[in-house]
Amino acid sequence: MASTVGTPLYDRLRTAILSLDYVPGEKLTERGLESDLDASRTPIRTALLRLEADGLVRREGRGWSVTPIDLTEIRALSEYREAVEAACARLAAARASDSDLAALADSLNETGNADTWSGDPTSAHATDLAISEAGIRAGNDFHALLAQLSGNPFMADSIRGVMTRLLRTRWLEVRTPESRAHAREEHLAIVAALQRRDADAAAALVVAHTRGTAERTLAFLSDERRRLRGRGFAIIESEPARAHLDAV
Amino acid sequence: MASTVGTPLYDRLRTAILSLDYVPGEKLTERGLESDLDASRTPIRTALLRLEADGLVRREGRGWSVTPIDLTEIRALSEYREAVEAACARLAAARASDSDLAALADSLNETGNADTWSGDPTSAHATDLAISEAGIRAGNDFHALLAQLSGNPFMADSIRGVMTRLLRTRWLEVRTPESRAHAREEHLAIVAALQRRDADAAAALVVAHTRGTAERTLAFLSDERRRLRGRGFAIIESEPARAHLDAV
DNA sequence: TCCTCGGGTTTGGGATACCAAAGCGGTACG
DNA sequence: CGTACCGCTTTGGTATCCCAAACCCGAGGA
Repeated sequence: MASTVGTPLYDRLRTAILSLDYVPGEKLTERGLESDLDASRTPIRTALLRLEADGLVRREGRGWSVTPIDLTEIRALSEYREAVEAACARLAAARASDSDLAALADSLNETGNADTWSGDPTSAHATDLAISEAGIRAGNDFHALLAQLSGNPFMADSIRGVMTRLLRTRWLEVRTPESRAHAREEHLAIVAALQRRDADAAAALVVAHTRGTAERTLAFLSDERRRLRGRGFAIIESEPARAHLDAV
Repeated sequence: MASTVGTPLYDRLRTAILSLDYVPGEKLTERGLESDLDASRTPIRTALLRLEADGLVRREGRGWSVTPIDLTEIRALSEYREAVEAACARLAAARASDSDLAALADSLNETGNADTWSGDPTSAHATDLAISEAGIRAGNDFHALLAQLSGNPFMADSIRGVMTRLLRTRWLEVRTPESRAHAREEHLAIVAALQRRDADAAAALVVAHTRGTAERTLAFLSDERRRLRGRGFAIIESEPARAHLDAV
């Protein structure tokens, strides 16, 4: 489970954005949210400020908008994540206790059973959604936990931030049982390397996993861009940041 | 120069904290700041929220306080920075244009002359302060620029954040001309490696520089801890984060 | 002397009123 | 028919006001 405790309002708005109730690119007005969320502007404003720091919301001229899905941003995030998460893996290999690693492995076993679960046949769609959500959360939690095992709070925080920014794209992707199984295999391999205390292998596996995930996500989004746009999602590809000298 | 443009209030408060006008550990009240800064509580609150995200201010029970200097945090920051900045160096070696690197080198030459500058003899102390500040800013800017040359905005942001959190300790350190020259040498070596497009060397130099700086800073703070505490600075050493399973 | 309990004061959180400016639409003129 | 201008409406920014709870301090009792 995620950390939960911000203000209730922050959590509600955050969840709404992450679950795509507010569409990427959608414009928000403080006064609109006031009635949507049935709260006063003051707490809404603080929630927006925090969400801005999370990268889920941004200022658009005057006013606010839900951060659009940006292919360029996803590339940069993956690159960033690759560096940090590899370092996390190395540190975790050196620092995590055996019991921590066992717990990490266990968490994978739990979620691994979701697909073989015989759900309520009356609501196949709802079940699919539930499994999707469980899979998404499992992936998220795995990486957050791994980062935590680095013992470095800054690394853990930055991974949490990256995962947050990436989370919405997971909802868009079709998550087949095969892809879930694949992700789980890679996660298990990472844990195994950590348990062998093989830092190099763990780092390499993390990098491979990260890179593969990013590639699949980007490929999917490029393919489905048109369709998703039709559903109202702003999917953009901003100008890649060039190294420039002016204005540090 | 730093980015400058938040709200004027945010900038003022941020500067005041970074230049130790508000002492590490000091308690802040919104209503106190209201009169200090001659502004209303609303903008003060938004400034505090942003500063909280910057790690310069934290909630203390109810209420706010200036983040104390925490040796454990400095260690974690350095470890984090080492990973990110090494990655930045590799990327910069691959991506930065020759002219960008030349500009980076130039910025070092400019500031290198500060120590040989014949200042106004009437105010030696003010001159020392000015040189210190110039040196601090130079170091800060160098690393920020380097990170920027990675072409990855997330890396650049995280380095900016790390440098911000570390900035106050620089003010506490005695910066001798020798130490400034030493830092400059290492910066020059990094640029040289980048210009040779030698990613491995650049990364290694960055790591060495980062590690050395951290060690010197920590050694200094440990030594002077008592004295600095006497001046009212909260210098603490919090419990290192242990990898724990509960509450991701 | 130390601890406990209580009440007054301080403080952050939330709600609301006001303001200036940006955005939008309609109208009138070319 | 197109365009430019003007005024109204919307919206974020700011200033206060109110409230509940946390905090502080002192008095009283063990």
